[in-house]
Amino acid sequence: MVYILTPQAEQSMDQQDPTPLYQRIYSLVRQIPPGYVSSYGRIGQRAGCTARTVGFALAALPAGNDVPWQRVVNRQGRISCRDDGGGHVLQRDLLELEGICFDEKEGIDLNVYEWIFDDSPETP
DNA sequence: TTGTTGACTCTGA
DNA sequence: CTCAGAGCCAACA
Repeated sequence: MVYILTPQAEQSMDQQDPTPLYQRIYSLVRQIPPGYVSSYGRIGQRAGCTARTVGFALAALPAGNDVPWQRVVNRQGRISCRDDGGGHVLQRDLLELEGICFDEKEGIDLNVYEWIFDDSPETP
């Protein structure tokens, strides 16, 4: 089932980085303002991991977290279903409340709503 | 240590 | 546009 990863568990890990990977992912997701969305791959590129890792990190989010996980969608601008059952429906509802319009196919126009982080990795 | 799974992404048909 | 397969990284048994 859902593995709750508490900050304490992350501290127990033996990582050299001051900020755990999950912490960085959560921080990036928090940077997404209301009315905007981001994709797993975009966040993964920022956190230094792949999209699958981002999804795994969000899946480990505990209840009552400060991370707007609903603003994270796949590359196609669509919501992925999880074991939650009606989670994707709730996610769509929350996004609509933030002012995001869905297409008839329940798709989001990333060209309009995708949030772009400040610094870019390709800025030598 | 290996093998399996996952809220993904890309390419081809 | 939709479907299927392969690749990818991280965590768990």
